[in-house]
Amino acid sequence: MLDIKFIRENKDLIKDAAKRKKVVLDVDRLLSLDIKRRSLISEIDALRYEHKISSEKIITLSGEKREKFTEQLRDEKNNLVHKEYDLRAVETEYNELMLLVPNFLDPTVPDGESDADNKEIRAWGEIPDFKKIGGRTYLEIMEDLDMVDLERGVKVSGFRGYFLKNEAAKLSLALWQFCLDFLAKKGFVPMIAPSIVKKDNLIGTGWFPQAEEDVYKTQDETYLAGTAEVAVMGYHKDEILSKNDLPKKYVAFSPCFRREAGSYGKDQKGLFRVHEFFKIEQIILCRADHQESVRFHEELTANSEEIMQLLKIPYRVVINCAGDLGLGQVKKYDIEAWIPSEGKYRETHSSSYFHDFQTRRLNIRYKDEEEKIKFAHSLNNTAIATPRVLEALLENHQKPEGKFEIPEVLKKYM
RNA sequence: GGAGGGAUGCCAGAGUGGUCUAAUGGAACGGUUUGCUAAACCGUGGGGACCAAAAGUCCCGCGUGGGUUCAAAUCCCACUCCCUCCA
Repeated sequence: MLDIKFIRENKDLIKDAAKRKKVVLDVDRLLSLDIKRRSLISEIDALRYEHKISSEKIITLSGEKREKFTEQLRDEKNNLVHKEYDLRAVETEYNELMLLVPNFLDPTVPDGESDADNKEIRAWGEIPDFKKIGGRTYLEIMEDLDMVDLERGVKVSGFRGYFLKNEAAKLSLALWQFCLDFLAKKGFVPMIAPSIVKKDNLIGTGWFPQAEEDVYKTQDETYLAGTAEVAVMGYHKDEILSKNDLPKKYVAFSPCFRREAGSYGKDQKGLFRVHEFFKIEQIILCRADHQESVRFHEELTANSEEIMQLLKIPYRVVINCAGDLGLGQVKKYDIEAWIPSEGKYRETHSSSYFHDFQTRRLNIRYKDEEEKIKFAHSLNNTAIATPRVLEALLENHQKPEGKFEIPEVLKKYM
């Protein structure tokens, strides 16, 4: 959500952002509703005031005079109710449109249609010769060492189901612990966050209404979140933090659920795209300052890069093009791990900042140095996502003799 | 599963249809005073409309959402959460 005052004054910026992000939105319609809405509010406020004043007079009257005056008050009230009805209709449409207004883009964001147009900004690590290191896909390695059972996974869980077994189970736990420890040492508060969340958190983080079809709904009107970002952002909903509370840094573990609607053809076999996975997510709330957002965005990205480096997985960082950005994201970097069997990089991390887009929807504010109340800024980035990362980890660390070696940093956790 | 009681501002707590413009106390923040600290005194508190802005005026906010009424913290309905007791 953006400030309506900002939208009013930066109409063209919003139109441009909508166009580049491929969002269908009638900005002019929104602005005309805004004008109607405000004029009705003014009118209603004035009518309420008059009505209140006249209502108080009634106490001094009695008998027939009182009857007559009550009649008059009833008419006044009727008029007011009609106006309020009009306002409600205007506001319903206004609110719907407001949820579709995209955040503007950082000037460094390139144009583009999809993830194919994302631009590499740096790469790390030496790309191994796939044939020389063993030439086997992660599924071949895992099946050979009895680390995965996809058939029974599908039997039990349905399409995209899986069981991780033996070393894969241990490896997952080790990765989680390593990442949680690593970020806790950097001052992030470790959390285990709920995956079952109420709708307002999904609207608040900007997942709804846009990505509603990708989220599982329960029979209790709750939802299964696709990331801990949703719950952790909801953690401070409706709060006013003090200036000393910021920045808030959290590292949260949670199971994640995604319907993967609209991706039926993609990655059908394996662990890269599954309905149920586990993720450790970094979340930051900071002061409402662009420079600060940028600084923390780089920091979050650097943290994940450090994790990849310690795991010795070759990767590259791309800056996402406008068409690949969510409604609320001002700028996003993806970290893509090198997948030897596919001979290309694939996304394992996603690092974004939102300015006050999420906090405005979630009503997360703070008092600044001048005791002014402002919406905080928010950011998030993946720390590690399993089982997805296993693909890169196993393939890059395989040995010709059919084994694989785990990175040094994980050894103490296994 | 059943029966009661409750939810008021940052906290405690009064208010059961019309001067509630939500009393009072405490905390916090800002200010005055002060050599410094404490105390004392004054002020402030969330959202919104009008306004270039400030000032100011007004509207909304007593768990949430509806309703009754000229008028609702107060009455009615539904929901959420908390507490007590019974099984």
